[in-house]
Amino acid sequence: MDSKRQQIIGSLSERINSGRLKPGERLGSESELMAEFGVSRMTVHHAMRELEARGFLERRKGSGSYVAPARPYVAIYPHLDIRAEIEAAGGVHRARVLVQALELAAPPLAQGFGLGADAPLFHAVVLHLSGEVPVEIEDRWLNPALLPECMSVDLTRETLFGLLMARRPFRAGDERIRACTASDEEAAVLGLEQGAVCLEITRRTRSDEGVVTQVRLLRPGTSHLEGRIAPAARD
Amino acid sequence: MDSKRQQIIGSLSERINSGRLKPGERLGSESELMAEFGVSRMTVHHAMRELEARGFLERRKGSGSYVAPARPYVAIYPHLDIRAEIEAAGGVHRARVLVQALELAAPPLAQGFGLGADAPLFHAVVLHLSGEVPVEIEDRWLNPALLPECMSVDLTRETLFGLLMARRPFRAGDERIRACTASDEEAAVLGLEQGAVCLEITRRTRSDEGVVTQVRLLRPGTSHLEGRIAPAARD
DNA sequence: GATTCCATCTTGTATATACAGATCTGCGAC
DNA sequence: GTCGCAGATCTGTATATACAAGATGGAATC
Repeated sequence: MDSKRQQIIGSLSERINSGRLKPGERLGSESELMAEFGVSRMTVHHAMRELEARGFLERRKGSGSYVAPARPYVAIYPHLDIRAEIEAAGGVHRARVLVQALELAAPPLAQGFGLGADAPLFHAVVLHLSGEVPVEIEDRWLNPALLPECMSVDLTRETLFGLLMARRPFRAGDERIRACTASDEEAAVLGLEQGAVCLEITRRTRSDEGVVTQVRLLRPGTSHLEGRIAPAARD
Repeated sequence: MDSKRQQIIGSLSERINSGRLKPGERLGSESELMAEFGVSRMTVHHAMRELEARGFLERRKGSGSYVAPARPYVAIYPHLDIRAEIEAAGGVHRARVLVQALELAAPPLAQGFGLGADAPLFHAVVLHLSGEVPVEIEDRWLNPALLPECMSVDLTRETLFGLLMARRPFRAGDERIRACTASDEEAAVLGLEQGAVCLEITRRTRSDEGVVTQVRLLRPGTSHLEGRIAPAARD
């Protein structure tokens, strides 16, 4: 037996999902619904608050409750640790460290990190393989303050992604996907023929203090990304 | 001046975000927090309920409230109407309809739509242009029951995406992105040279009754997708 | 020592009351 | 007709109370 609150939530959300209540339409007031469902106002109030939090309703003090406008759809792609991704596919993760250094970055890059032009950034280029098969080139810049042990980490045993996840000092970021052709050097590293088609993913993650890390992932065009589609969340 | 509830929410979420309270750790009971913040139990209760809904806490009846495990990050790509996308970039949307027909689809395709092998599917192939510049080939299959007017729609004036959004009869779906080379025919339509690099997006959206629509979008490799990164939502 | 049972602690639900604050409506003055 | 104000309506917040029901730990029992 559902609680009264759950019954109200179920009843109202069903009316919205079925289209009987349309976006923008006004629901009855808490007092009216209180009479309709035979419960106290606070019970209606809590039910509607929850529906508001879930994105079904918009409530305006002094005015009433309205069905929220339909939300656009989005595609959601999980950020997986390349190590876990390879192991989930039945492979064995291996890595070759091509670069692991503290470098003075070009001014625009350093600026994004909120650091002076003379502050070194941590730079790593790692080739990830499933067994002997190249899967991805990871080219990452990182604020060394966030990962003090960055120069002593054995990147063949731990991924920077995994280490950063454990710290998770960022709130938001942006990502960009495009198709491109590998440079000769990249093709050689990935074991592809010259000019092969690749998928390039560029991520930049930010905290309140500035950019945390910036990474360019290059995968052979034969690989693909899989995501799911869902209505956009609120906020 | 924030409400007491907001103060409690802010205080507790700050402790979690800063790492002073770690995932799995138990918070004080409602009674303890009630004393700490100098408010009634119900005020604490409502604040913690909201933190639970937002994914900060897990609450267990009879046991207590615990900091929720850290959520993985995801990249979120909005589904935009190609028309709006082109106009937002300052272009003028134009479309060339290459196919607009009811066709008997191959069995695996028809099966996915929950229709018999002898039931026709609506098939459309539309080239979208910004002015004179090809932007995207849209190759879509659609259950005609969901868009009865599909054969009479002027696809140069309306997009199938827009029409489906107005109906929005689906709850979920999946999407796949990969890099590929255009076929000779596709390259000709998109005005690219043979074997040009392209970005291919395949979407399949489902309702309770089965597949609603399936679409393959092909864009020149020079274009890219832009998304944002955020912690995964609950559910 | 292992098990059972109970007292206690914890969160969940429902209700009533009181007041605050935003919004809306209609009436009256001009 | 227009403007402004007063009152009614509606949601927001805070509190107190009461009881339900899951979880836990320790004492009593076997």
